[in-house]
This record gives sequence, C-alpha cells and structure tokens, in this order.
Amino acid sequence: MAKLRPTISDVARQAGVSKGLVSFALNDRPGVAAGTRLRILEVANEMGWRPSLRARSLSTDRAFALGLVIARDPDIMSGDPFFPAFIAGVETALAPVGQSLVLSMVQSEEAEISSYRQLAAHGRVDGVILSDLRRDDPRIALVSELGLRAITLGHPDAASPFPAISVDDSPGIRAAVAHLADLGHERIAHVAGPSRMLHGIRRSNSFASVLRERGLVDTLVVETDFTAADGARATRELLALADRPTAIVYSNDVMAIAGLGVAQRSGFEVPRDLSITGFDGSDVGAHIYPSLTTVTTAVQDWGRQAAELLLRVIAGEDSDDIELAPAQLLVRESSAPPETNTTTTTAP
Amino acid sequence: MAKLRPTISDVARQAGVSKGLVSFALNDRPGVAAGTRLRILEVANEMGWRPSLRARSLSTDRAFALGLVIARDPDIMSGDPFFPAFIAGVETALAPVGQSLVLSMVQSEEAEISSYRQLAAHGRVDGVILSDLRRDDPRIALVSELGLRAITLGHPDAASPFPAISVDDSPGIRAAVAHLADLGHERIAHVAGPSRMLHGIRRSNSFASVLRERGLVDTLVVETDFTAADGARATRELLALADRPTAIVYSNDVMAIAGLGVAQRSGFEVPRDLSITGFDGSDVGAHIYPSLTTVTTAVQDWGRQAAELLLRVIAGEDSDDIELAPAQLLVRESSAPPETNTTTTTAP
DNA sequence: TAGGTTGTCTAAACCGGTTCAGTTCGGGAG
DNA sequence: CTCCCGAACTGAACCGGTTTAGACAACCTA
Repeated sequence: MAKLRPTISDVARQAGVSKGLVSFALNDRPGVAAGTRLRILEVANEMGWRPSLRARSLSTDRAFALGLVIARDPDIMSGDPFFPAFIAGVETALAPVGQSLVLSMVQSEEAEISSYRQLAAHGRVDGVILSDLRRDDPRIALVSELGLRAITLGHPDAASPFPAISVDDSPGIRAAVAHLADLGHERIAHVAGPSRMLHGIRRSNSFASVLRERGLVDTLVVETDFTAADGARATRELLALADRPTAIVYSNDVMAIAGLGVAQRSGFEVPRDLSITGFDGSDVGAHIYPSLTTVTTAVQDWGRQAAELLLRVIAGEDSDDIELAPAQLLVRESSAPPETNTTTTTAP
Repeated sequence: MAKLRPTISDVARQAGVSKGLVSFALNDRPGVAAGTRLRILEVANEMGWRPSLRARSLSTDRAFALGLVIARDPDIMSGDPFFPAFIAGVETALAPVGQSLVLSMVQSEEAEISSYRQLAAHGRVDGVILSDLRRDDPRIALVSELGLRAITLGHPDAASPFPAISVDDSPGIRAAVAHLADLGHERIAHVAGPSRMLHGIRRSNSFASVLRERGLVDTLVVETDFTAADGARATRELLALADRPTAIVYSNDVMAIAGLGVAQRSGFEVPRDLSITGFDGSDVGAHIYPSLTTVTTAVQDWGRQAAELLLRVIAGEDSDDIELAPAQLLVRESSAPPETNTTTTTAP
C-alpha cells in the first residue's frame, strides 16, 4: 500500500498548527516564533513532505521553468557543438534550484512563433532564452507582448527590453584573419552563415574590416545556410574562381570540415594549397587530418550564465548586460603559409 | 490596461450557466444539451478563453509533458546526430497536442538519478523516454518505483514494465560487415561503443556473429567511450598491430571521421589501404573526403513514434512494443576492396 | 489601569480548473 | 392523471499550496 505523499495540511495537523503558518514557516517568512518554526520544519522533514510544484504554480502564478526554442533544421544541428554544450551549461544552473528546461525544436518560422505562443499561453515557462538572433527579429516584440521574461544571446539590432549576454565573435574572427594574413595570405575568403542571422552578419563585418585594414581583398564572401552541404557548395564555388582564394574562413566547423573534403577531393592539399579555419570548435575538428584551426568560446559557461541571468530577471533583480570572454583562436594544422610562387607582399 | 485572460468562471457567467457545466461542455463530455454546449463553446471562443494548464494540472494530477534525461558528456553529444533529430521528431508529436518536452542533460550517474527523482517529485512530467539503455540499467527500477510512466528505446536486458520502441541495429551492422567481406576483406576490426551500453553490446555481437559465420577473425575489437578522441586512440592501436586490419567498422560517425583522420595522418590512403564505415549517418559524413560509408536509421521518425507511444502509455491505452524499420547500409566512398598485391601494408 | 503596540497564530479566501452528489424538469408509461 | 426515470444542470467540494484579514495575548507606556 503506497502511502500518499503528505500535503501541507497533514504537516499542519501533525504539528498542531494551521496550514497557513506552516506555509510561512517553510518559506522562511517572518511572523513565526522560532520554536514553532523549528517544530514545523522538524515535522515536515520527518513526514517527508515535499511541496507540490503544481499547487505552488497555481497559487503563485509561476512555472519554475525556462524555455528554449531552437529553430534549426536537424541537419544543421547534427554536427553543431553549440547547443549540446549550451544546454548542459543551462542544466548546471537549473538543477540546484529545482527548475527545469522546456525545450522545443522547430523547423519553420510559423512553428517557432506558435511554439512561443504555446509556452506563454500555457504558462509553461517564466522566461525564455532567445538564441540565434536575426535582423529585425520578430521574437523580441512577440515575446514581450506575450508577457514572457527573456534574455538574448548577443545584442539585438534594435532596442530590446531584455538583457543580453554575449560573447564577442570579433576578436576570434579578427584573430583568424590576422593569423592567415600574417602567414602571407592575400586572397582570403569567407564562407558565411545566413545574412539574416546577426552573428552571421557580425562575423562577416569583422572579417571584412580586418581585410580592409590590411588593404586586402574583402569581396570573397559566400553566404550559406550553415549546413555541411552548403559549406561544400560554397567551397566549390570559391575554388572554381579564376583567382581563387588561398585561405578560407568558415563560419562553423561543420562547413569547414565539408570544405576540407571538397578541397581534398579536387586535389588541393590542405594546408599547402589552401588554408582553412573553422568556428565554434567541435571535438571532431581536433581529430581530422589536417586538424582544424578554429575559433572557440566557452559555450557551457555561456549556458550556465545565461540561465542564471534569466533567473535573476524573473526574480525581478537588477540584471545588466553581460559580456563574456571573447572567442579565441585555436591554431592547429589546417592553416599555413601559402605557396610562395605568388607575388610577395611589401612590408609596411 | 491589459485585460486579464478570462477564466472558466467568466465564461460560465457570460453564458449564464455554472462553471461545472462549462467544464463538461469544453471537455466534450456527455450530459450537456447540444444547444447549450454550442452556446458555451461560442462564448468561450468569443472571450478568447484558454484553459489554465496549471489549474488543470493541479486538479487532474497530470503534467502534460514528457521528460528526456540525457546522460552524456557534451563532447560526445557535440558531433552526434542522434539527439537533435530524435528531439525534433518528439516535438512533431507533442506540439499538436499541446504537450511539452522537459529536457535534462547531465554528466554523471548521480546527477542522472537525481534528475529523475526531481522530475517525479515535482510532478514535472507524466512519463519519460529512457534512451541509451545500459546493462542492468538501474533506471528501470528507479523510474517505476517513482511511479513514472516510461518507454525504452530498445529492449532492456531484463524484464521491464515498459514498452520498448526499437530499431534493430543488426541488419545494418551485418550489412556493413558483409559489404566489407564481399569486397574481399579478411581482417575486419570493430571500434565499439562502451560495453555497458546495450546498443554497443548488440552491435558488437552482430559484428562478431557475421564474422564467425564467414569464418573470419572476430577478435579485432576495441572498446571506446564514443568520443572522437577515443575513436582516434582505438584506430591508432589497431593500425599499430603487426597484422593490422584492412577495414574498420566504427560504432558512430564521429569516431569514424576521427579514425579517418588518424589513418590519413599515418599515411594510409582510404579506401585503398583501409576501408572504414560509420554508424548513425551524420550530415557531415557525406561531405568529407572520402565520403563515409555508414549505417543510417530514420531517427526523426523514431522520435515521433516514441513520443506517440509514450502518450498512449500515459493515456492508459494498450501499447505494445514497436519495431521500426531496421538500420540500413549506405555505401559511399570510404569502403573498397583491399589491396590485393600485398598481404600487409606497412605504415610509412 | 487603560490604551496602544507588537508578535504569534487561525480561519478563510484564493488560484482555475474537475468532479460528484443532488435538484429540477419534461416526457413516456401505466 | 400520476408516477417514475433520465437528461440537463447547479452548487459545492476538491486539488495543495499562498496570502490576507483579523483574533488574541503579552508587553510597554503614560
């Protein structure tokens, strides 16, 4: 015979007080005599009482959960190291405080919107983490209109009522390009992410600005949808150019690996004939041949701090924007000086 | 001023009936006159009434959510195509019925156990999906003791109160090995997953049994933890053998890609000097050079059907085990006949 | 000693649904 | 014309917490 879990009324009866007082005692609120509080806690503990999240949810109008809606094709997700690490980080912040993560993975913009609507309508979460910001991102207005709390991963391109927690990609991209330029590359291409995504734009801008600073060509840019297939396509296009690049900076590791495949298949030897760099260092990039020079960020930490920030927002505490340690270049084998039979550069 | 969302009492008042009757009407239960029901639905719709999930949760003792606890290191997750696709599939089953997925990613067995305990104690979910089954998996007893409903991905190695939804790996593995044997390979190795995981064991067994049937060596097996790093390590060990294998069957694509890297780095040309096959076809495997022969399953469909099965279990409907279409071999470029002129190739 | 203040506690309302016992009413059978 | 029955509906309890108004006693002050 399974004995039902005790309720707050059971505790009250057992302790000989009213259930209201038990509630006060258990929530550490003033107005309870020290001795009584102790006795109540003791009785509750002894009876194995656990608060009912549902009852608490109903009466306090909170969900004790955060939401994350990922709008990406599973194909893109499949090789991407970002979300697993990010979610693992979120978890480390939530578990200790008894909160949960409600995850939704959608594959179209309509599904994305209805996903946020459902989360809000059902009161499923107290706040959401907005990732993969886009230009004029409709989610910001939507989410605030729905009355959800939120934070953004990165700064949106318009005014936003939500705090942002960001990792500056620029130093990483700049370091990658500078690294290649320092090696002597003059025609450096960029296989960019979708231009509707802000981090894609930012990376592209950083890319272009370093090149301009150095007086190098900054027009070798191909936009992609972040998939391996599109990374391969972009690489084929670049390598087919009459004046092909000698180095390619990719916006993620998956595309870089696919690009490496294309290059090798076409008879180019990397890094002798072509240098490549990735982004958002994946585990596998370290083990391919040649190993992939890439740009890494502390994603798991990002996840943890994002969750902590959102919890503070929900609690109504002051919460300013957070700027995390910038992305860092990790030089491995896939980058080297270009073949030297090309024209030599003159030192400034 | 924002008007508060209407409650069932508001609808009742507006329609001139009791709130009990509104509840009956909205839940399509008998005992409501057709005309009245229509009027109530009309009023509710007009007022924009949405049921409060929290109130419903409290009174019906249900969560309207499913749980998934993933106990893997983010490093392993990062290149693995399984969970993103699986979760996307789950979502397609949940969204239409207004349910949600509560996801938890943990990195230790204690954290895993306490994660299930929290989900149950908080009544956060009505059931859980048990993935990555292990031998003598403690979660089966735990989860049933906690009173959660559940389904397992694959058949556990002991009696289980939960239905299983499985994809038979054997045909895929057997096809991969047969493919290699048919090409003429005689020394075929296996880079296996952790032996504590049932699917790892099953794949190893299938591997060994085909080899025995064909009278080939079945002892070239190295166990790994599924990471790229460990896949690389296993490959180095195998290639260092005096009588090295001419083909390697990997238990996932990430390790196969890492293995390819190791082989190429050691001067082996794939597939001329060494054939390799992966498992759980990832997007990127199609774009490396040489492209990866692998074994694929319809993971997204698996996710959708798993969620649907669990929903049936929760609803108390009959729910038998489900056997999905078996894994299939996808032959690409990384497998070819062994070199016939030399029995042993020496590493440069 | 009266009056006010403070601290401790109780009772009841409340969150927004579901469910059940019981009341009302109309129609068919006898 | 009754009587009975089932369909339609009401009112209230219930889920398990939180919160507020108010009761009561002890203590302090004038």
